[in-house]
Amino acid sequence: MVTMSDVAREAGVSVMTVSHILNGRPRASEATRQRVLDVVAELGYEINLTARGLRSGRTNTVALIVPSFHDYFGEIADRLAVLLEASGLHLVLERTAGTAEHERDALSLARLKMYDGVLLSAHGISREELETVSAAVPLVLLGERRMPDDIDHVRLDNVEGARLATEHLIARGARRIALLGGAFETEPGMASSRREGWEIAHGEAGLTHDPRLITPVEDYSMDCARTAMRALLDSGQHVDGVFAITDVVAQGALSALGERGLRVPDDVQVVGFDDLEIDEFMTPGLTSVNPNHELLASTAVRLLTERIAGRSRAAVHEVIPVRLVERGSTR
Amino acid sequence: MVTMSDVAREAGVSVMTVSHILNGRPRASEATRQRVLDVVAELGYEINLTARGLRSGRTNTVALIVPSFHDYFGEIADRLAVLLEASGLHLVLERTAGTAEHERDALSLARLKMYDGVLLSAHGISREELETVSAAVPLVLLGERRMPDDIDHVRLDNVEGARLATEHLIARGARRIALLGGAFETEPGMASSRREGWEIAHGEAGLTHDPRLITPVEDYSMDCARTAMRALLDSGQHVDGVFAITDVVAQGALSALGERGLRVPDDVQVVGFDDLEIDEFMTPGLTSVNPNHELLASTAVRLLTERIAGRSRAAVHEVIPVRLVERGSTR
DNA sequence: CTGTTAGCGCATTCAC
DNA sequence: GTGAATGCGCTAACAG
Repeated sequence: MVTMSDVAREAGVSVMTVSHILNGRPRASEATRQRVLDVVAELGYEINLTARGLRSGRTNTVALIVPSFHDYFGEIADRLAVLLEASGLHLVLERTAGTAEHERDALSLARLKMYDGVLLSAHGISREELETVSAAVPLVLLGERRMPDDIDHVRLDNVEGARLATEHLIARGARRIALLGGAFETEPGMASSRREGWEIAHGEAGLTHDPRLITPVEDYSMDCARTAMRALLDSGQHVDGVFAITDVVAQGALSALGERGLRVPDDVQVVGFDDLEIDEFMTPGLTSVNPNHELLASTAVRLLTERIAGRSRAAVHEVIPVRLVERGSTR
Repeated sequence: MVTMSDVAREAGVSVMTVSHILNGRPRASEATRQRVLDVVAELGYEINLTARGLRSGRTNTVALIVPSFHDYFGEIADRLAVLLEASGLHLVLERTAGTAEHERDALSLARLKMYDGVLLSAHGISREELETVSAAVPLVLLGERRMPDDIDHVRLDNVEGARLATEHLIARGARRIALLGGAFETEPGMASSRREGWEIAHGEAGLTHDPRLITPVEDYSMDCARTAMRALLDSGQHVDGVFAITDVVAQGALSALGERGLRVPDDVQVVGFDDLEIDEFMTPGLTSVNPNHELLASTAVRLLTERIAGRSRAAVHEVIPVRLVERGSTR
């Protein structure tokens, strides 16, 4: 392995001069600079980032930690990577879920400290653990759970998104609107926020919402959503609209509706949440709430880079506005 | 920051004893062990992985490098993470694409050397660069491109998958089967391998394939696929079957067919490739080639861990068998 | 079973 | 504009 001192010796300078030059510090003569760069190229020298990290205490790397790699975070991650690059930061993805016993491990402080900052979609983790992480490394939370007030946090305007979706269904004539993936729990989180929007829209329209139309879904997978939708249809409840708490859940609902021969939007209108790329390509297209990932990502990056820069300020809880995208699954 | 020597001092032992205990080396008395662990807990000590990495030359971390985070690699990544954990290795995701000018940067040797091994889905990178990477770090390639013979490589049996898909369409009565996303190029890659399977199936059935039904797609996105499918339908070619080179491309095709009022499978039958989760939930379900990600992942992990262990052997090119999953988009 | 020695490769500090 | 000394926090190798 060729090290910096190999380069220094070959170029006839000291190690420090090489270091200065490679780090772009502007205090080397052009001649020395060129000679050093030539030797670097000739020897194929690559800086050892581990050594630099140990010495400087910085890795120029940020981690995005998500429950699983194959959910909707991919799209956000792509945006984050581009934005972070502008600040000279590199993004890597880590996951927490999978083997449950290792969840703690993936979030071990030791590993997190390898990063200059962490973007975390917190799910199973406790508030105490979050506090510990936050004390150890610049941290910005993404997600809907109730979060400690003293940690930066970016989340969607779930209540408004759900309200828009439900309002739209009502405006298009739906009166029996199932809330698929809804929850009865009151702990502020995605499910209860979206339920709140569903209730508000009913109230604003002078309608009463029927709690029997709140249909929990075990884990927001297509499979569980389809099972839940089947059960709802079998229960004999009249349903002429579905607000699905995510687009994935909406896919499950559409599958169940198709099985029963119910037409969308003629018999049942459907709205989802996430505005996945595929929504536009389905037949009919899926009306959905666009989560404004662009703004979500840029806000998260701004907060995190501020923290990394050591700017001391009160924690910020940003709420990202959303909008409805109308397609053929509603009239 | 609390370091190992803080722990050692507090526990009244040497730094090495702490190191031994924390690394589970079985040569410490139970009393000492417990005392050290108590102090670790009390002080909230966390090992510095950067320092360990510098000293030991190992990071116990493997990178999966993909063009973009939001393609189909999410599912593979989840499987890889679980398998690697069994070998004490941690998986992180890196991406190459996005800002084109930084593609080389993301693949910089400096960064790759931070990992004990690399799983790479190579796309834009040249063979010379691959050789350079392979010389610097244990490397296993995932993907369809023609790869240097001396680097481990895992890929799907694309020819057979395409043959199965086309054979199935023919068996179900299709005679004018468009190859959507096909390519005329002869350089072995995904597109040409799948075209080969399409041709073979025609030959085996005693049919001749019509080159006018080979319909390139600009970038395998739904959008471009839909555009290409529209153009094909507009061209006046009679089409009663579509073999889409990926499920995403199939989504675009289905969208275009829907626009034209063509029914699936009555007017046109469709088969995709990838067996995405959503295929089962569409109406009708999408017949697709299952890519056996389970075996792909376990094979890649096996090859990589062998390389990391330093086992010297000739490079291996593994071809993963695939199978057809029949659903409603074919009769 | 425990400890000493000797760095890993680089960057901070400060002198010249 | 350049470089010598020093040590970041840890562990391999060896001693005892």
